[in-house]
Amino acid sequence: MHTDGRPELPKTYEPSEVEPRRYAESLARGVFHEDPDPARPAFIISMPPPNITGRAHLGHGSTYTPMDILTRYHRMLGENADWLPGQDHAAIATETVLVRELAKEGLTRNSLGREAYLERAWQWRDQYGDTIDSQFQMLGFGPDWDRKRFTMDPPLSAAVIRVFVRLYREGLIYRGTRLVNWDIKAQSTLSDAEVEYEERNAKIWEIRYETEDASGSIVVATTRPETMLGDTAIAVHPSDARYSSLIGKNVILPLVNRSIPVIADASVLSDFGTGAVKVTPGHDPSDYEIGQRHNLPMPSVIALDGTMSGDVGRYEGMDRLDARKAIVEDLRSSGALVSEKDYLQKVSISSRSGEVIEPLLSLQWFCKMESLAKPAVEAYRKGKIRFVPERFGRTYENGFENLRDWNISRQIWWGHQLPVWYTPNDEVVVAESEDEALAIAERDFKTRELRRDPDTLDTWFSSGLWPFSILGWPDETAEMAHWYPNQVMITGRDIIFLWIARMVMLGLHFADDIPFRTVFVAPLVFDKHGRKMSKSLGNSIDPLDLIKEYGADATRFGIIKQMRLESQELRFDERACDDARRFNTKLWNALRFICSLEEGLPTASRLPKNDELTVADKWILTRLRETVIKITEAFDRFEFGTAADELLDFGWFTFCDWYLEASKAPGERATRASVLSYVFNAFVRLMHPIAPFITEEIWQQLPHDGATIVTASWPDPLQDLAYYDGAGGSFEAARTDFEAFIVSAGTIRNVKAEMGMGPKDRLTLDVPPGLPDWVAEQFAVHAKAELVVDAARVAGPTLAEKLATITAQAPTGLLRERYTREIAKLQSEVERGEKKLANESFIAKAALDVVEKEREKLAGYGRDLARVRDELAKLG
RNA sequence: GGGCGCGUAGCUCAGGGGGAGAGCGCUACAUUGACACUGUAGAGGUCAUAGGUUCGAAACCUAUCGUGCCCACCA
Repeated sequence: MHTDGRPELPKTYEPSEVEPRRYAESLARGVFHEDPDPARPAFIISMPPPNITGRAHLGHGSTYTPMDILTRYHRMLGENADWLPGQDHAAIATETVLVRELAKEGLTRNSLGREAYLERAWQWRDQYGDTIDSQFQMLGFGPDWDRKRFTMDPPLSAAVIRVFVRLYREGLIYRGTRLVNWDIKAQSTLSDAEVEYEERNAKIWEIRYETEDASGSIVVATTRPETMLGDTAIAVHPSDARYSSLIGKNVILPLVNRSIPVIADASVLSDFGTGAVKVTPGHDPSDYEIGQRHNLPMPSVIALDGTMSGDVGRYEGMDRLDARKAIVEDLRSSGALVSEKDYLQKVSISSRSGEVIEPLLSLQWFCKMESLAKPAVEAYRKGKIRFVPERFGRTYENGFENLRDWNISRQIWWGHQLPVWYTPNDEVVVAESEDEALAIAERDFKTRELRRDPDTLDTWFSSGLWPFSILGWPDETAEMAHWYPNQVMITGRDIIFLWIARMVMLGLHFADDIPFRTVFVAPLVFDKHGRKMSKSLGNSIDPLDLIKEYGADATRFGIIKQMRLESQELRFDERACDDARRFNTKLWNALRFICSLEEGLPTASRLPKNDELTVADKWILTRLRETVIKITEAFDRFEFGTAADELLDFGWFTFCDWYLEASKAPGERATRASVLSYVFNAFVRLMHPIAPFITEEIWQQLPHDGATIVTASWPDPLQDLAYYDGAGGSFEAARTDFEAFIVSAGTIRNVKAEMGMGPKDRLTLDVPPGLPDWVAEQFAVHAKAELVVDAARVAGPTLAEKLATITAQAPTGLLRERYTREIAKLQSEVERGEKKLANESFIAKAALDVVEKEREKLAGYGRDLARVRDELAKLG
């Protein structure tokens, strides 16, 4: 092998050796870091901050890889491109982990005390919190690590406090007793958005309530009989004739013998169940609203720990589920139980702990949504924010309907403590600091005795500020000036409302603009059979395992290749990663071949003059130009899967299988190495955003400009590839010829095979006269059999006709068989075309060019058919 | 109850008003100027079903079936 003074390249590409080395090199070069540069267009993506408890999973592949791709791509375009990383303190998720850790040592939150607990929490964060970052680095992600932010960094915490105080002073944050979602396991409230629904097999019971005057009764259905202890009414629809006589009367609550009224409320559905509903305002969201409308008492009967409490008689202290059983039995023996049936119930579940949510009344802090929501919806409707795919805009919009005020206080310690203090008289002081709180307390309430609210803020409160808090807001930084709004935000569809909407609302309110222009909604990842990936199903895939098996480049490529714009799920098939690995091997070997050319590689990446280009050169350059345009468009449109398809198609089939093979032809090839390395150099730049490592490794071996492919320029089809337009028309012809050749060459090989010619059979035929030199060369190289018998399938006129004149030394039986088969095929094509053209309405109504195309097709098939018949006749 | 996605080759999926495509798998053959394999070819499909629009539908419309997801206060 000719090495031209270079070290010989290893035979196999070794990702595990290359990837860490190249990543470290990129870090050392500082290529991921940018400062705001108003002279260049900004391209900024804020990384959705992973939880500090997080581990990389395949979902990160589908959402984070596109961010890395886009940042790398826009950097190569010369833009002021930066990807801003960070981490989320993940309030409840982290607290859950911490409490579990403490329990192992026999400790609890309370036994430790707040201060010591938080110290432990920070220790844990410092020790384990960066795991996901190192995993991201293994995946080749190149965010601007120098700008990494954490939601609880002092400046970001200050932003959180600033926002809270401002919203409070604007009257948008208030404290009040409302029905909230209580997570018994996490011992905290949750926002509506953190509640999920699950269908479960349950029971539904019907209970009879007798009227006070013993004149009648009413039957209600319930899935939660224990809540009857908190009933304060029975509601029926106002126009329900069955119950009109009962409205206004009182009924007796069984077991506790309390008297409650029958009321009329339009929210009750007459056609569901018995048409009468028990009203428990203290423990059910819809009942709560009825209670408010009718000024009903709202007793609480379930405590924060899930046990029965309050005016609940003998059920006091029982867990709510035990109480349910006891109450059903008591109702049964008292005769009040009418029925018990199986029922498929939609249960509300905590997305944090998986525990069944208990709605209950609690004094909490809330954020009013209405005035924040309005501009956020408007920004979308006016087209200031664009969703890709578009339909997710409706998901966003729909989220704003039926929006209740946002419960923002959490009863946990890990997070941003509310900047709220109370005086001994329970007067509320909200301030940015303790000093300010004291001053206010002294001024307004004549006291310096304050206790701080122990609660912390919902984790989404701080992540809602993310796109501007990481840019230094509320300070007027250069970053805010040039990098806000961001260009793109990428997430999964599951948090469009939970997170995207909050960033838009808070961004508009505090940073005076939308936080980002485009939201790309990446598909969620499922296994290849469409099931959710989960440990219990045993079908979850760890991206680190994929990296071990295929390398990070192939892992990324494999994931990306399966992304389709309109699809909302990605059924992950590992075979795609294996394909990508083989692709990398192929490219690596193409490099080895190019580096081994006897003429050596040129010193600079330049193309020869047009008149020095061969037909094959011109062909590959036109194909390269098309590929540049296609991939550029694909990235601009978030069509990552298409980009991967195009890369594979060009890199493997066009470049390796045909161009590189053709370049093996003997003869004068002075410009060969220049074109090969030039095209390959441009190609690896196109592929770099998806596969950063191998492309760097290859690029470094080829003639190139600059220090690293990471900052190399994106191929420009108008400038770098301008040869195309200046070639006086010869390029198109070259292309047609070469493509015809491709079809023929394949056929040659196959026919030779069918003739039973072994490797040692070297039939030498004269190269037919009249062929262009380059085609003649190809015969020698490719066919080796130098036998061309079947050009009939080639529709192109120039080459095909010439090939068809070549006669073969082949067993006539085989040829006859093949020709006959070919004739049958062509005949059916001809018949189809004739039938079509004989159709008067087709001629009359179809577009002119369609008809013309059909005529040409028919003519072509007719010619081919005649030719093959002719050949067949010659065989006698 | 509303909304959305998806049903195309054995598998995973592209495509998209006018000749059914890719990769993997399978079969045949070839294979020392790169390729722990590669290449060329072949077999394999009533494009879920039923209607409709159209000169023409796998594609557009409607309905149905299957499947997955999101939203909603049906106790």
